[in-house]
Amino acid sequence: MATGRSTQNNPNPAAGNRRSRGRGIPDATVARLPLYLRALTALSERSVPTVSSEELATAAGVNSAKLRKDFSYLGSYGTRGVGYDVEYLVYQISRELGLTQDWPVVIVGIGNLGHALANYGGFASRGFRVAALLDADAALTGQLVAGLPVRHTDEMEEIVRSERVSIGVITTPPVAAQQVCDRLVAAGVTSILNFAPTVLNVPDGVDVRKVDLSIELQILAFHEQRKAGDDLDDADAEVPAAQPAAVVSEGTELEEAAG
Amino acid sequence: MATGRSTQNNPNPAAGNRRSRGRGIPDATVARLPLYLRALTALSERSVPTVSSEELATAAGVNSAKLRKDFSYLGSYGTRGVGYDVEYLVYQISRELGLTQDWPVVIVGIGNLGHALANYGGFASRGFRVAALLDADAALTGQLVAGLPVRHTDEMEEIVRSERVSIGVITTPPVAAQQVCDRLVAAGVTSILNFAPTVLNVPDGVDVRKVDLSIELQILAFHEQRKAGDDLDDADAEVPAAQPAAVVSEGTELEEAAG
DNA sequence: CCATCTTTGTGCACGCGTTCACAAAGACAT
DNA sequence: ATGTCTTTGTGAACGCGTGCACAAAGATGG
Repeated sequence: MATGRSTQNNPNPAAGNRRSRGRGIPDATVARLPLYLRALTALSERSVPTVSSEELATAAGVNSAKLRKDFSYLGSYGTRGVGYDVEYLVYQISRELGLTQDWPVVIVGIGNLGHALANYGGFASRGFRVAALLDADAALTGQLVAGLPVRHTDEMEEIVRSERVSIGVITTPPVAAQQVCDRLVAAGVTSILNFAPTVLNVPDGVDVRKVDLSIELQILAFHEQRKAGDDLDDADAEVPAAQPAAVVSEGTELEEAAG
Repeated sequence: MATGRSTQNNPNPAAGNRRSRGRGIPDATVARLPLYLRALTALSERSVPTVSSEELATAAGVNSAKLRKDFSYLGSYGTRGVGYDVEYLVYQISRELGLTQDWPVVIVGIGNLGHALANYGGFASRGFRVAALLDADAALTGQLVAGLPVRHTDEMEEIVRSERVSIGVITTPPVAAQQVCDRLVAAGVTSILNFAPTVLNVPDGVDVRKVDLSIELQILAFHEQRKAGDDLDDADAEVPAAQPAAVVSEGTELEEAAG
C-alpha cells in the first residue's frame, strides 16, 4: 500500500536518517544547533565577546556536556580556559545549517495559519525568503498578505521552477495536503514542512517535517492526567462508564481554502 | 543562573521524563498515541470494524513492530489472526491520553498565530475547550475571535482559577513569554505549550512543550544543503568569503501585542 | 618560565528506543 | 475436532543519545 518511504513519522529524530552520517553530525545535534544559534545571536546583540559552555548551555536550556559534545562534531571552535568566541560560533553554526545562503520558500494554503507564517519574522531573518504565497481559492488571488500578493495554486509549478524553490510549507486542510505535496515534489521541492494533520507520502530523497498542534496538546493532556491521577493514586483504574463518546470528527482541521 | 529545572529542551522526547515510569508508558510511545488515534478515527468514520497492525502502521506512518510494541504497553487489546477492534482501540487510547475528559485551555497572545489556534478545529474536537483568549493589548479587548471575546491579560489569574485551567498556550512575542508563563504557573497552570522562540523557566512539576517554526525550517535547510552538497561532493568545504553577514536580528518574532 | 586555575574536548558506561524474528494464540475451513 | 493460516505479543540484540568524570590545553599571574 505505501509507496514511497516517508521520513516524517518519528516525532523529532529528524528526517533523513540514512544520510545523516554524511560527514557525521548526529540528527539530535542538528536539531539543537538552531537553539544554540538563537542564544548566541542574543549574546551577539549584547556585544558579548565570549561565552563558556556552561553559560551558553543554560541560555539554550541544555546540559553543558551535551553542548560541548555537539560542538565537537563541528570542530574545535573553543578555547580552553576561556570559552567560545560568540561571533565566530554564530558564523560556523549558520554555515553548518546552510543559513548563509538564501532559501526561497513557498507557503501553500493562506488561511489563518498561512497568514501567521507569512507574517512570522523568523522567516525573513534567518536566510529564508517567502518566494510566494499560494492558495486554491481564487477569491484570495491578488490579496496582499504581509506585503505579498496571494497567487493561485495554478502557478505553483512555474513559481517553484523559476524561483528554484526547494522548501515548501503546507498549511492547507488535511484533504488537500497530499495533492499539494505531490505537486510540490513533482515541481522540484525536496523539503516539506507540513502543518496539516496528515501523513504525507513522499518519494525517497524528500524530507518531511511535521508540526502538529493537536498532537502536542494531547501529549500535554497525557502528562496532566497523570499528575492528577497521582494525587488520588489509581483513581482512573475504573473507567467512568460510557463508551467512546467524546472523540469527534477531525475533517475541518486547518484553515479553510486551498488544494 | 537557571532556577527551576525546565523540561522543554529535548526536541521531542516529551517533557516529564522523571515520572514517565508511572505505570510505565515510554515517552516515545505517548508521543505516537495521537498519531494512532487520528488514523483510527479516520477508520472509524469509514465504519471499518477491525484493522491489522500492518494496515494501521502504514496509515499512521510507522513501523508495524513499533506499533505493536506501543500497544503492548497499553495492554493486550488485539486478537491474533484478526487484528484490533477499531472502536475499542479508539476508546482505550483516548482514555489513556486523558481525552475523555474536558481540558479547558487559555491562549495568551492573540496575534496571527493566536488567531489561527483559536480557529483550529483540532482544539474543539479532541476534548480541548478554549476557556479564554487573552491579550495585553486593550484595543483587542472585547473583539470576537472564533466566536469568543478577547479578554485582557489582567483577568488571567481569575479565569485560570475559576475555570480550573491547567493548560496554557503562549503565542506572545518572545519578550513577554517568560512573564506570561510565570503568571500562568502562579495561577495554577501546570502544562504549557510554548510557541514563542524562548527558553521558558518553570518550576518542577510543570511541563513545557515547545513548538518552534523557525527551528523546523532550519533543520530542513541543513538537510537540503547536504543534498545539494552531495551532488558536487565537498563543494562547501571552502567557505565563500565573507564573515557572519546574513544572520539578522530575531526580536520581533511572533505576533505583535501581549504581555 | 613556572605554577595555578579555568574550561574545553572526549572516553566510557548506561539507558532508552527501535527493529528483527519467532513462538503463542486464536480464527476459520474442512 | 483437527490442521492450517494469519496476526499478535515479546525476547533479545543493536544503535543512538546522554551524562559523568577526567585528562589535555591554554590563559593568567607572579
